Amino acid sequence: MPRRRITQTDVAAMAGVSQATVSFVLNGSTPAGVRISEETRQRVLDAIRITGYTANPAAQRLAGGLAQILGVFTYEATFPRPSRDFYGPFLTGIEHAAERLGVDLLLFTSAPVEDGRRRLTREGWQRLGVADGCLLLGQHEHRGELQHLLDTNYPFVFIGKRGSDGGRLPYVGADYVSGTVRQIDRLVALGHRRIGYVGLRGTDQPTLDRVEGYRDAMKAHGLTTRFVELEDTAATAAEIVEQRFTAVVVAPENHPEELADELAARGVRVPDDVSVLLLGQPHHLRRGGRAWSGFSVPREEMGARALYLLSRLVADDGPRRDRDARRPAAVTEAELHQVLACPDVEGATVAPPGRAAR
Amino acid sequence: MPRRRITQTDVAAMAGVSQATVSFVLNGSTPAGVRISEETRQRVLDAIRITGYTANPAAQRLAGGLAQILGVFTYEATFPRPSRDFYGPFLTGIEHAAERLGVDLLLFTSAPVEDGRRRLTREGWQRLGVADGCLLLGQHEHRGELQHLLDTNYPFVFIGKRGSDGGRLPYVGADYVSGTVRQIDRLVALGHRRIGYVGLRGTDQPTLDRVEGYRDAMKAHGLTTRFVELEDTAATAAEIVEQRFTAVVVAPENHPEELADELAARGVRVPDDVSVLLLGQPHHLRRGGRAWSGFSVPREEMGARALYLLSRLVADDGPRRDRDARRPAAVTEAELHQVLACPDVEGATVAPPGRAAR
DNA sequence: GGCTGCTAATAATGCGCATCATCCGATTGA
DNA sequence: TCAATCGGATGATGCGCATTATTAGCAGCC
Repeated sequence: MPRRRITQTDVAAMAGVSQATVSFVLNGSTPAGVRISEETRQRVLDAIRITGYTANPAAQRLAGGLAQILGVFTYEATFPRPSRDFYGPFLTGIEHAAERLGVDLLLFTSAPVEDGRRRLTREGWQRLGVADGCLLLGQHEHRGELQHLLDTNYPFVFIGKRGSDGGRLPYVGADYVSGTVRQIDRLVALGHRRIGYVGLRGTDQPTLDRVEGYRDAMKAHGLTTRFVELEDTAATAAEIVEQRFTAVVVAPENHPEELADELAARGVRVPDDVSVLLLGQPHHLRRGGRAWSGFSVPREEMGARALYLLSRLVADDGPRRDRDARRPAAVTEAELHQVLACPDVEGATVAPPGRAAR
Repeated sequence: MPRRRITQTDVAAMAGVSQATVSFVLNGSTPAGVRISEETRQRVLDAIRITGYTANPAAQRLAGGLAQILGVFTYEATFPRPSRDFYGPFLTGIEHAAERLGVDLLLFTSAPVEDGRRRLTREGWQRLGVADGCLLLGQHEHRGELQHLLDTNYPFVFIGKRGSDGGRLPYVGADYVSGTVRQIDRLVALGHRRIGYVGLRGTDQPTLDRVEGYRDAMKAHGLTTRFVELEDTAATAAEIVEQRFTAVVVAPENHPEELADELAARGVRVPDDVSVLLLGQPHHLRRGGRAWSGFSVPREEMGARALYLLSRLVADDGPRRDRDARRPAAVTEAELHQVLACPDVEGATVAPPGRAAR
């Protein structure tokens, strides 16, 4: 058992070649017209196998190569709690993909946090360098920070659709629009007509997409759109009663459990009197919470797909690797902007309109 | 906005000094009798502030320094799901601590997985090198692998108490023993006498500690210990009925919800007929699951404390830093082996003995 | 025999940083 | 007055690797 790291030089000595030759063999080929005979190649490979050599990622990175390390930058601080249930699934998917890719993950927890959101400062940006590329995840909009990334040509992928500037930012998002459309269709098919949208106004992409889906679907069915955009849960419940909705679609960051409580307090039962469809998983879980109907955002899949994409980008424009044959095809435009379907969730909070509405 | 990384050389040029001087200023002092005048120091610091310089972790590491990166190695693959709920809280704590320490986290997801458990191979061990130190987490016992770590003097900390060989392995664990003792005390105080232990036999530390606590407490109260160690939940429920237990303490990896179902199927209600105390959080959550009484393992705190400890170890025996003044005190023996208290959980599955027992 | 053209490999260089050895000028000691 | 000492800082070196420039050997050809 060697105490010291095993280096390419060690391997080279064992194989009776130079360190450079080992490096060439490892990197699969010949940037500058260098050739290695098959025999030598084998000798080197054997030596590697015997010594159990593995590249030192730090050195690889320093020398301008790839370290098989991918970064994960989370805008919102993963704390306090509520968001943990939110990010968890993404990370699960990411981790899974990382495992399959044989890559390590670097979590940029060192970035400074200002009132709950991490900043990607110039300094932080320098630290990204250890990773071959980086996943960005979370709402956010610090224009300048992104510009920096684009300028430096550092490979990165957003998790979550990017509307503005989307053309230049690679992302893997969820299809909130058609997910929402389907919920409305579903309600209409059951006989609902007075369908409200419950959720705060916002300029974040998910909100924009949900509203768009709601608008489009209601219009397609010739129904009137009605929005309830109140901070207060009790007030929201009151408004729902007031408006005589038979069904509402609700943005998941609103506390659906509490909303149901407030409705119950007003003698309104879910789903008997009002159907409630959630546009995404509830952000705040509760013990004994109910099974919400609606759609779910495929967070794990998003995480995984994003990492795969990142990995491809890295391979593409990372250090100019072998121009030779079996190189994976370059990333296509379509791949750069993926939108994943949000599967419906059956749940138990949807039913045909109650008596009052008939 | 510079396209290229800003290096110490850039800073040096701006401050009118040599790169070495910059390095010295950054590392706080003088390994080899080198002194820097206060004036120069300030000039360098200013230049750093202006340029927004941040060290390249890869280079730091390669040159034998610290990169402010701490590794996390998880023995059990974080997948499939069940374990996700288990590791999640640890990671939450770790991440929180990392944030406070201003450190990045490296997840070693590249390690090969063999039937569900990650191996820490010689190759993998080499990859650890990018991080200044490493957290190990999960059951496991590959002696040789650990030996390697000890040999190389690489800083690491286990999450979870290590019994065997514990003297040499730094860890942060949970006090399962006294947690269990308290549960028995609690039951006895309520009037219970026939108290069973439900859980599979095992040689993992938590199991050993739970059993020890159970044994000690029962003995202290002059009661007879009775173990139910069956794989099958239905059989377990049957045995509980058969033995006429008025209360049981249950290891959390057993599916308590299903157990309750099976008991109900036999006309036994929890807690009316049988009190059930969980020795740790249930591993498998269920929607609408009940509030279990017992104790909880402070996983987040364990994660955080472990990272703090690791950070101290790194500072201690990491690259021989400044021997000068305000260096934090060396890690004490006591710190190397921490056992955290497991707070009681009130819950709703405990009550005085039912009619049958009186 | 000198030339080109080709294959197979090596030497040399630099990435950004920590550190060791060295150097220089100004005191101090004898 | 010259050596010894000390504060203050620089040059050189190497970490392990990727990559470029260069060399060595050899066949073919005028």
